[in-house]
Amino acid sequence: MRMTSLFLRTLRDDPADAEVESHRLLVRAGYIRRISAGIYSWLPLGYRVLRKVEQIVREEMDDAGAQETLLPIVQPLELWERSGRAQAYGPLMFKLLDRRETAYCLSPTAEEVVTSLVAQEYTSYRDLPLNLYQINWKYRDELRPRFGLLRAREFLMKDAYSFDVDVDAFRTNYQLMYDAYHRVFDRCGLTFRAVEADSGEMGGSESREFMAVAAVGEDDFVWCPSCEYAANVEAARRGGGETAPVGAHVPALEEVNTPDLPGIAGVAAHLGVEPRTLLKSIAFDVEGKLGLAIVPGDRDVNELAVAAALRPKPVRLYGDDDFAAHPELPKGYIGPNYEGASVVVADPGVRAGSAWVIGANRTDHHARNAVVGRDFDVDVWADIVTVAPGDPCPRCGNPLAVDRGIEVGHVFQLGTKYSEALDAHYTDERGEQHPMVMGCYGIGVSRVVAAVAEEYHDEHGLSWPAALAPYDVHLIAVPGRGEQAANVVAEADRVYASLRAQGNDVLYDDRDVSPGVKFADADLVGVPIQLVVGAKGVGRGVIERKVRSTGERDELPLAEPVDPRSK
RNA sequence: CGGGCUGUAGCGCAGUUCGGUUAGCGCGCUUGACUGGGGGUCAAGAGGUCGCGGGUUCGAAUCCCGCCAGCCCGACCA
Repeated sequence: MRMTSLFLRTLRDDPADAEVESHRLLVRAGYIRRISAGIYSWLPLGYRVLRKVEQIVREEMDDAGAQETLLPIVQPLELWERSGRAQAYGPLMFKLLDRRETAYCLSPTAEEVVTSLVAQEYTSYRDLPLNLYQINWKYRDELRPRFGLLRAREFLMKDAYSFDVDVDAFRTNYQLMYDAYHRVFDRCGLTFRAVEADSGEMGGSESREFMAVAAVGEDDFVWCPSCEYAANVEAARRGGGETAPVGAHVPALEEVNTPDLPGIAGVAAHLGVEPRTLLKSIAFDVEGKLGLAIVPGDRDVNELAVAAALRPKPVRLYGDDDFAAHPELPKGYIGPNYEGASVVVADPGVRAGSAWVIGANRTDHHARNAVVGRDFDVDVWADIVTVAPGDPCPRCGNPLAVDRGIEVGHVFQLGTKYSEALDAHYTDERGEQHPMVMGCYGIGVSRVVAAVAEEYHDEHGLSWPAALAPYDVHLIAVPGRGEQAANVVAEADRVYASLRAQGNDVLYDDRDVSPGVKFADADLVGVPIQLVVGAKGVGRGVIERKVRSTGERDELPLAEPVDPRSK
């Protein structure tokens, strides 16, 4: 492609609304443009990269036995009501009405559509297993779209859905996908970890998130430097055994005035003690009644762990509405001995301490010297703190590390939730009906583009891995002004044709601009190999080569054929 | 949805406090000359519903009201 005709305008200034590198550089280098909050146009360069990712995903899905389909983006809301998800997904959905006022939504995902499709076609155990996928635009009206492509409202996603006769058969499909995902992200050049994710009501351990390691990620995950353990913080648990109560004699509970100090840090500072000597009491709704979760003041409560501890009772953290509905609750000053609590769940860390500072159950007051079993009781002991760096690994006991990641993929078991709701049943050998066991597998294709840009850039611009680069080679003509100029252009044209004849995708900077502009743009755009046909080199019969990622420069003979990748 | 900030040329911004003639600057764009190996120099240009609507006023980018959009923080750690 000749840059004189490429639809590209690079920007010298950073866009004002970009706060992460991938967003900043993809806009500056002319890959994407914002059209609305979380909605982007893909310019020619960007679209080429997107299609590279798409193709890698497609190849690996096909290899793993999945079949590509294309499902509708506009979906009847009625289908979502049948699955019961219209409510659950509710505000996240873009909704629309047709001329007859029938409600539709723009697909945020496609379980309903694909399940009802399969239900219509397949009815026998002989038909299974089956794995269908599509690469298609998804729409989620995010609370807060941000970080460019990383949290967009319109995004390209590969979603696959497997159908099996039972859980054992499902595991085979699942494993194929799991392995394929590793290959996809390896080929994209991402540094990633497959981490255990919360599998919620579904149970089982067949749920993994693929996290591209990145400081700008929105998810924390823990991993063990000593073994293979890795998990989203929501799903992570600490290792370590029971902690014995500390038997020291503690003076009686004593109330203290802590005016206008509803926070742990403020109370600790006011009393001149460490936050870890306080107890946090977090209010939950447990089947319509108040439940309390108790952890040391320097730790956070893991809501999902609380839910797991009290399962099957439904558990929901109190929000502003709940507190508004219960004005009698001394928010910020609740202690573990609060009378209205129907159940108290505490972390073992609470047993390891004594003489806690707790909320005194009335506004502006705390109490010191609280002791488990004397001043308050615990109904359920469970690991409910959010895992923090240095906590023992649940597998090997060594200290865990915590990193941030961008969730680029997710594989998990759906069970029979959708097959039952949408009548995807099959008949077995004995003529009995069973719901199909499903799995679903997502890859954020457009998000991968951003994640790779996050990992592959420097102060001069993007620097794509070869597999994703919009072009293989960036050819730059630097003809100068002398008598040789026409000859240099002719040589550059010839090299351009030759490179293309060898099957290279070539971006050819044939513009009449100063060399500095060309070099700066080449670094910004980030094609892996830059070749310069210039007045200097042509005179000596050479082409200059620069490797974008390392900055290494060398020279190649101008004689045909030019091999841009030669050692 | 709550709090804060911001909307002025394609992009990045000044001007708004304290209303006043023709609304500026840099980049980018056009034309010309020079330059020609890391965003070069000079000159001349084009490009604006000052987010939208209403109001106050002799006069509004500037003040007031309403709306819209964007960004940041928060929306579970009490």
